[in-house]
Amino acid sequence: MPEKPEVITVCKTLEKQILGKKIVDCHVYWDNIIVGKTNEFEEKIKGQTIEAMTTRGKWLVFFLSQDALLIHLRMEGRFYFRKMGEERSKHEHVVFVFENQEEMRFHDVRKFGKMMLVPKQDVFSLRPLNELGYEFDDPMLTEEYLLDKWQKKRLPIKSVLLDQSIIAGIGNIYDDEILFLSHISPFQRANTLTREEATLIIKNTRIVLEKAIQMGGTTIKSFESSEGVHGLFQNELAIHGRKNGICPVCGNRIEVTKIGGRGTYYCPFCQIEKKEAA
DNA sequence: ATCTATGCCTGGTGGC
DNA sequence: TGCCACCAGGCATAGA
Repeated sequence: MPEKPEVITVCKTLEKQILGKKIVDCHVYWDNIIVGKTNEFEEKIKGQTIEAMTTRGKWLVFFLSQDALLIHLRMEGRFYFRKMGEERSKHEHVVFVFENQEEMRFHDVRKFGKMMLVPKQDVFSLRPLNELGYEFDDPMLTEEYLLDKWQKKRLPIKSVLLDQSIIAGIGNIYDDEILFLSHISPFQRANTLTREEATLIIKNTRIVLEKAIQMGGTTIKSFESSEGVHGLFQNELAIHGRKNGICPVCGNRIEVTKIGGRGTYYCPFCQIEKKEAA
């Protein structure tokens, strides 16, 4: 499940392969992946060259000649490169054809991925990118900002860290890691967090995501940045996914539960929930 | 305004 | 072995 580090890894990998290339044809085989009209998408993208790439939250942003192409990998989206004419697998739902007859194919078993075209000049000030909160490394991400956003939120901090309109780019895995490193219970309600805890969360978000980016992301069953390109951060995960594991800090059993419908790993000894003041 | 439930999807898993 | 119900999970949307 790609989160910010994985999306950055995909972006860097793709840049080497497609920057400067012209899309001469495009075929969509699953309508729901396209936000808007499929045939308009196919027609509009034809003839445009990929001039630059970046990320915003978990979105990939491709700057084309006229438009910006936004792609969200959601759970299992990835890209494969094939020669024109090679058989299309049943999970390849969008095909971009380049001039040299090479194809970039969007592969997505679950069909949860999304893509759309947005006017290039306004891409950051229009939906969906304008609804995103700060990036993890944005200096504007401060304690004051978080305390203000959290003040009205009675949901568990685990859920609130997944809110892309506050901090963009955190997903279920790094969420657990950040809270574990911060010694904060995932159940703790966001509006009860202190300034010191906000400081810790900011610090650990930066530590975890930066290290994961350095290591090319986390390869957990469904992620590879491109065919055969795997990240290494899974070896660094302290808590997430360690079913029946022990806490690397205190040696007690790691607990697995559900918060807001998401699988959550935490150490009940290191991450103690503080009771709300009466 | 905030929060919860539902739908989108399919491969993998566990029960029988 | 085969069949089947159930589940994960980011995010938009509808409803409470």
